Amino acid sequence: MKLRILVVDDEPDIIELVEFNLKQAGYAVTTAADGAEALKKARTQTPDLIILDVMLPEMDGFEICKALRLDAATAKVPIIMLTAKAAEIDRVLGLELGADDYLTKPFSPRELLLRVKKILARFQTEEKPKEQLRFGDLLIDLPRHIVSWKNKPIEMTATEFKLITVLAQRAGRVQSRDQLLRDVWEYDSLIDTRTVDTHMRRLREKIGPASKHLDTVRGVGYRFVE
Amino acid sequence: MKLRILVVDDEPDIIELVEFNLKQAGYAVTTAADGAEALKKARTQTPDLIILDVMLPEMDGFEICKALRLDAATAKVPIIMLTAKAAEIDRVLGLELGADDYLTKPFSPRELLLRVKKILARFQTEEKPKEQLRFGDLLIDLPRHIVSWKNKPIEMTATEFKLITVLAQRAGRVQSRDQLLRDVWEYDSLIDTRTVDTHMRRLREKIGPASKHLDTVRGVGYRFVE
DNA sequence: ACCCAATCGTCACACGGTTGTCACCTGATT
DNA sequence: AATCAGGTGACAACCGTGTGACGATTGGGT
Repeated sequence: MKLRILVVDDEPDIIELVEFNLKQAGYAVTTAADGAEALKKARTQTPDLIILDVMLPEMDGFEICKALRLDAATAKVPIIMLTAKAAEIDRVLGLELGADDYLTKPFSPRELLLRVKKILARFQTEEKPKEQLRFGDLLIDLPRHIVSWKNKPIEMTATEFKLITVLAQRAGRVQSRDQLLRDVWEYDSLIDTRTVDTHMRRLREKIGPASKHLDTVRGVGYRFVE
Repeated sequence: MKLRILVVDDEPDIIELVEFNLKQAGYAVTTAADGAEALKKARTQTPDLIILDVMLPEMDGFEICKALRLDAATAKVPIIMLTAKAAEIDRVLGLELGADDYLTKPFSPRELLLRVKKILARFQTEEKPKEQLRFGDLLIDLPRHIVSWKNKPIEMTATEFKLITVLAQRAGRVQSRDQLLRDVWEYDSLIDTRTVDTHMRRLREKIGPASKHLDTVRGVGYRFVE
């Protein structure tokens, strides 16, 4: 049983590119060129995933997203948004909209497939990512955006929080600087890898004794140890 | 069953050189001199690998590469590109094109064969590499970047880790010093082959009793035994 | 509109570990 | 006995990481 994906975009080139790659990867793909068509197909076919361009004539991606969430039939279908502007990212991922991931144009087919697989895997297993990560006296609370050590909260910037979260979620596994740049900063960021070092330093300073969890693996990257 | 390789180049000299060496090595070789012929043969014969010159009359290698990727019949065939300019390498390996490897002219037959073997091996097996390798009391954990003996971790540098990993992944098969240089270090490294000896020594020192797994094959190279 | 503080990315520097190489030695092969 | 391949010890150069500092940007408060 193939997984169904609905692709919504008004540019035929993008549609073609995405459709080809997804079919290649074994998914059943349907497409829609505007908001009305998208909503109709989403309701009748209940796809397993929707890929939605932000820039659309008439009804834009944000509105479609909201409409999908309001309809019980489609409220739980994961959505990946395509956006041209990095500035829109916050809105896209915001709770108000509830998209599950996004891609900035231009994106490579490989990136697309990675996201699709990741999202589908999460929703297939039905296990949502943990809301809290606990390692001894260290507690990371994702929805509250709080890190605490022995029940005492630790002040920390957004970037630092994301960094420790990504590392902790993959506890034990070494993450290269490039991986961290991809996952903590923006996808395909042009940032110097040494920036990761600086943020690790600041993070270590702030969490004090808890920094024993943060290992440096020389020549490879960083690792969160339990 | 011989593996089929399609060689695309407009210079008869190159064709002859490559064809001779590949046939010598036991592959079935077909050739094409221009883009149209290449696409046709690729579609009808579905080779296991395509070797593609960048500089071609009419349709250049980049365009052929794209065209091959767009056709479902050939989209998954690995491609090695031949290029004269190092500056083109980025484009070749870029996601937009999706070549799997490259060779800069002039290249030695030995280099060519090594790349071909490597690429084919990767696509033949198609199975994802294991995350953990276990040999008795010896455990190599790739994502964690940890080697342990009787559950006791062994400190080791990045190069040493890569070395033991490469050897262990090909347990039983002898690896020449040249092969190890290629796979553990980078492509076409200018490093003395004796350097491998030094690293083997350091590796043996560190892993202590587990060094019984590391065989020296006199006159040939090294081998990991189970 | 302005200012100030916070945050972030980058750079230069320092230090210690890592690495490649050489010379020499040992044991095997001829 | 001579030769050759691989093991071993030593060493200098280099690389990777930690660290402090600085400028740019941002966002909030006045």
